[in-house]
Amino acid sequence: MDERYYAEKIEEKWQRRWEESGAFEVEIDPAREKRFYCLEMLPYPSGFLHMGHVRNYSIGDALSWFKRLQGFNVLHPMGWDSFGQPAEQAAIKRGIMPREWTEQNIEHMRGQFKRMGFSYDWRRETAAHRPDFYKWDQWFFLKMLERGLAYKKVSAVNWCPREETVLSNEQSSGGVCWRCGAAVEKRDIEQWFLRITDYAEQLLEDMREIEGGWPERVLTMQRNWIGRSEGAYVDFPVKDAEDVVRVFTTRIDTIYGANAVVVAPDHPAVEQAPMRDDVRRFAERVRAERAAAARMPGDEEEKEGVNTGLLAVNPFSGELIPVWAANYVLMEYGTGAVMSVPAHDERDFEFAQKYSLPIRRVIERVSHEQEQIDHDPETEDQSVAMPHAFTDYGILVSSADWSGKLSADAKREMAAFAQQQGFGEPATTYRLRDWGISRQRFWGAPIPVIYCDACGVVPVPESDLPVLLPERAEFTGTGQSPLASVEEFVNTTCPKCGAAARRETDTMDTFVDSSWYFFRYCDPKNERAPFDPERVAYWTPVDQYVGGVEHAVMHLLYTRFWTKFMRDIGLLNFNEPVRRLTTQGMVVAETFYREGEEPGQKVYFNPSAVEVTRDDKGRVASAVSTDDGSPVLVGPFEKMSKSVNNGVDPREMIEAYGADATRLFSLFAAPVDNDLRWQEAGIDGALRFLRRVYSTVYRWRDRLRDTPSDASAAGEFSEAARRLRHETHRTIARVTDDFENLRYNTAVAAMMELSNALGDFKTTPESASPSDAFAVREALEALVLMLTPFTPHVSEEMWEQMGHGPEGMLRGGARWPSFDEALARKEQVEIPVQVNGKVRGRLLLGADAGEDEMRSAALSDERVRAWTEGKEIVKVVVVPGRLVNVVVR
RNA sequence: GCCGGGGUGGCGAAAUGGCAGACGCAGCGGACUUAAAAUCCGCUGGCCGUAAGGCCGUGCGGGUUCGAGUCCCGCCCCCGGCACCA
Repeated sequence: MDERYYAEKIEEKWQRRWEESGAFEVEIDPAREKRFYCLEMLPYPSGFLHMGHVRNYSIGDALSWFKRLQGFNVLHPMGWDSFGQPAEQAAIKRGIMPREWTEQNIEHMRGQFKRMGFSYDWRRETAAHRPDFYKWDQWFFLKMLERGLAYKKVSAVNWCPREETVLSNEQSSGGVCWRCGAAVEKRDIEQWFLRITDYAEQLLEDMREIEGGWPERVLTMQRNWIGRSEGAYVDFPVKDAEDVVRVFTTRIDTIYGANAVVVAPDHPAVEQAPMRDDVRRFAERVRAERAAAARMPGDEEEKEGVNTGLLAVNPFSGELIPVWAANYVLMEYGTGAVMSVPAHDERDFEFAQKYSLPIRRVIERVSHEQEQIDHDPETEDQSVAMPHAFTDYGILVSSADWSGKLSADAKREMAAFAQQQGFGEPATTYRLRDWGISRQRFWGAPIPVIYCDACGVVPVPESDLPVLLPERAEFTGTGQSPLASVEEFVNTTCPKCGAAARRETDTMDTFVDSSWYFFRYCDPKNERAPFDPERVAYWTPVDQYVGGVEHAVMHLLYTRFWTKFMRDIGLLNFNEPVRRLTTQGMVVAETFYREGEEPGQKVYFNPSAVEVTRDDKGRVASAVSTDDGSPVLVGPFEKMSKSVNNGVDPREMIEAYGADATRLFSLFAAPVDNDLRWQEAGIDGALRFLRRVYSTVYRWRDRLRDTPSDASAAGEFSEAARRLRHETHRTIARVTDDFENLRYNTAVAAMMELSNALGDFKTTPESASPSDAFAVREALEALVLMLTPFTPHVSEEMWEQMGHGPEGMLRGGARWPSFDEALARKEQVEIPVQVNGKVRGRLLLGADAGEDEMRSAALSDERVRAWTEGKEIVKVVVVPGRLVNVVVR
């Protein structure tokens, strides 16, 4: 053991040993009941590890070590989300084939993962782009096709003009591409969809099972995204036509106030309308304006509409009302038609005002005392009396026999009535759309169907899977998918009739791969099925999943859907794939820039190319380029990224500080779910701490080897030794609890406190009594073991130096330290004494002192008498072990 | 607008209703050193005070309680999601 802490040397040594001994390789072990599946979201193999990865995987790795040391059989795998755009971009720019580029990147990144010392069972590695994996994407697709869950239709899809491909609703949220940020266009394209909407209700319902285990904000996002809305359909017959216009409403109780039916400009009912030409021109204009404006989210168009000339019959009242087409009704939601009730809906109110349509109030506030009736119920048009819509629930008025009922009751009863009369029904709608998975790209799993002139759409037989991607294609970056121009791929024969046929050339969204990859880790080599259900039953559901919050809706919704589907085809027997989810915050760093030539343009500097001096408040005093000494401006903290050039290369950190210190800092600097501000100075502190522990072990190692491991053999403990032992056991209790709850920052803080306590224990190895040496040994062993999940290399090294074998902690049977409840409690405690809730002083008492003992100790203390200044004592509040509060008048 | 999460020193952050600011960063002072680095020791919320000590302090205003950063009510602000969703 070197006196100095050489991170690189230690890390290299233990990485080699782990590799040689297969330290993290696991198998199903029925004898061990306790198993744990620790999973982190798999990376896209861009080729380079960034700080976000380091943080994400350090969080998961720490938990996997913790559970291993606790004796769990821990599955901790890693793989590659290796299909997707960048590989094709590389092909276009540099002429390298996607497969080659991807494999090189994986090779390189795996090396970086190993250099970080992450404890994966690499034998289980999977990669989406390998045929033995994507074969099962295709297999799942066929299963969905069989069950009618996959279907093809022409629809207006979200199209990213920059990447020339379709995006799903989830991927174009906010009107921009999730990957490149380009404004999304609408295009009519025929594509494949998966019926995730069939599972909308379950996706909501099953959230109960994971509540508490998943962050509230993720569940909220999913709830918002699914957007369940309960109400009713009502059919409005169109006068002089066979047709009805079906509307969806959540407020059927307001139907007597309907002044019109309003449909989307592209609603089919418009076809027969007398004024259809007007409506078509209007629809055209709306479409053009929307395309031109590239609407930002939150922007509302001014409400506009045209009368279609149709008349509809209110099925409840028999009243004839006009049918309008308006831009504020969306074809994509509900039925594309609404009943307009201006008195009780803000939007209808606005519309009615603009076009002077009648406004009729049919709901009153229940408590009349609070509000005077502000209109004359006899007149029809009360728009003057209503400054805005009344949208609350209330009591029905002017609603024939329904008058006098409460909104909540009326909603239920009127929907039931409509159903009974055959002109409607109770209904629930969702905002969630089916998942469009077709991508006009090369680098994805080919959708396994064949188009035959005679037989139509023919699924590829299971026995022909996988449909392999061709090795080569032309990547021009323009026109259609590169796959479509590979003749050998496209041209095939029909599996049904044998005639010449063409393959589907669209590939699947890469989110298909990530929907089920973690089940494959359980049985990665299976050639006959995506996985063996029994193996999956042993390992899954995932106990802990760690990843970025940016996947709250996309990946995490899709994988929940996929899990339910796998359950329905008998592969699984549970509803939810992940018991506990943690979404870690981003790694952010200061930005540095100089104003560029163009106004508003900025030239960003990497932090490593900027020399910063700070004032005594830590603010930046000056920043200059290390290149030429020219001044540089300081921008806000932003997520580390290429676009603002504020990324810190983990390799530089590993070189300068070692993997252990880098990992330790990334876990200590902030709670896992907060953003982490990367500051070089912080990592110094982590390294200092490690060096202190290391040098303590170094100084004590010879002495510790011949120190008994049994407390009873150590003899009488000094006061200082007793204090140290208390600190040790208290720390174990705290750290164990912190690990269970992924509070790594406080776990590290607690260990630093123990290390400080060791520093305060002044005994030297030479002069230490057997009992002193025992107390040090106990503290150091606990410290080293508890540090292992954060700093595995140096911990292993210290463990070995403390007299354990070279086989490493796991092989050597090292276990997470346990604590003694009694030792964790102090023998004597300082009890704060309050007078009227304000702390005046402290009382030294036995930790086990009871309520009466504490009270009498306080009252007999003469200082207390002085503090109360002879005032009358009203009562004495005593919290055993915590405080005494003397209440005086 | 609706839903969710927050607001504590110069900074990152701690605090089962019970000593606010643990731990760390930055800063200041000291030891060691020819010197620097490294290391070690001490100080470090604000105000008053030489000191002992005192007063104030967890976004704002109320409340509950012997006692509130924490619980309740009403606001303000920030972050995230959804949003002409009928």
